[in-house]
Amino acid sequence: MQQPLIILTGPTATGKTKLSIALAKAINGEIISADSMQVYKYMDIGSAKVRPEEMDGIRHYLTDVLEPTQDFNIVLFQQYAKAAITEIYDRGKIPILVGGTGFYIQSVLYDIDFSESEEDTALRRELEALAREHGAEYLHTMLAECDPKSAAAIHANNIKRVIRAIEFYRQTGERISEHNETEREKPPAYNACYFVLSDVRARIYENIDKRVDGMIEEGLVNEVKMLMEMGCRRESTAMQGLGYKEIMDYLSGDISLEEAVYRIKRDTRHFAKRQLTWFRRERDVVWLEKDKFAYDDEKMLNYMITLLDSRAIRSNMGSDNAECNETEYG
RNA sequence: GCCCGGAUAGCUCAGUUGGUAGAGCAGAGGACUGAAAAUCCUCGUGUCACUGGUUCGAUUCCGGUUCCGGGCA
Repeated sequence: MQQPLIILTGPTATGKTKLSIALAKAINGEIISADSMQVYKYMDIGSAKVRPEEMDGIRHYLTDVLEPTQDFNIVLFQQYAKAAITEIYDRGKIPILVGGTGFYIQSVLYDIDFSESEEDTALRRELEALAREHGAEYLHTMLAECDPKSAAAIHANNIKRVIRAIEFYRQTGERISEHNETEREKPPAYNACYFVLSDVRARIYENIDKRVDGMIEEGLVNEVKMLMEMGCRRESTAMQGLGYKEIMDYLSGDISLEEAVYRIKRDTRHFAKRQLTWFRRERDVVWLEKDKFAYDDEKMLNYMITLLDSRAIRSNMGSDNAECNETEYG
């Protein structure tokens, strides 16, 4: 029997944080953040990070673990997440992977193999320069020569992905298209339940607008100012985050605050849409449409727990004892 | 009240030397396997304000009306 893993994701600003804590309390779980921005320290407001007082005693992993000047990527995430999962099992609890970064979730759920090739910054720079000088088509033709399948699948303008495919071939002598094919066929590595929390589109967008206004009120501008003083640059991985790059542009005088806020809202809406596209494509997901539960958190939580029990996600854990102890002697 | 501009896709506007029209943004759909809050792809019919006239034919020219700017009183 595979180990249990609960996934709770969904587009931004739907209420994952709150629901995840309620779920963790109900089933003796602990939370691993699957979020590319909440890993960073000091990025609290703009990443909508869980507040300590919200956690309600539930342990959170993979938030506040990196300096904002450090780089982060999916390989690191996967390593950290796997370590956290092991630790949670050791503590007799169930890991709940919570966050909006679909790719990160996939890397854990299917245990995607990233070991064959490393990122090569020098090569990337070189290829970027080639694209700048000779155009995107030039790079794309280079890819077509070593990996025609990838070239057919990746649009020439998607330079980032073209570069990665070339990099993979140069380092391993294999084609990334073939590697991806085999990885894609893998079954889940856990006895998992993949929840996607969602809502009607108009409401998601409304909540995004409200949340962004709230971030400005809470002092997002000062947060970004502080990060800049700490040495974050526009190119830093952490500063690719929504809300950060735009406020940085405002602080360096390129755009007005009004324009920055407009862009954050707009681009966050676009992001939510992309997230939905991702989750629609994932296999075996359980959609939690808030409107279908009449916006009743209790009702939704009960549904989730029933489903988890039916899939035996709780019963094979040592954690059952801990929970019984609590109810019997607590 | 008078004069000058406008009125075209949800928004900002372009255009049609008269043959019913197209960009950007918004919006929608999709891709994604070591940057993923990143990166990239696809999707544009709307009483061309209303109403008369000229014309084979008007969104386009002419008159009037309404509304919105700006100016003069």
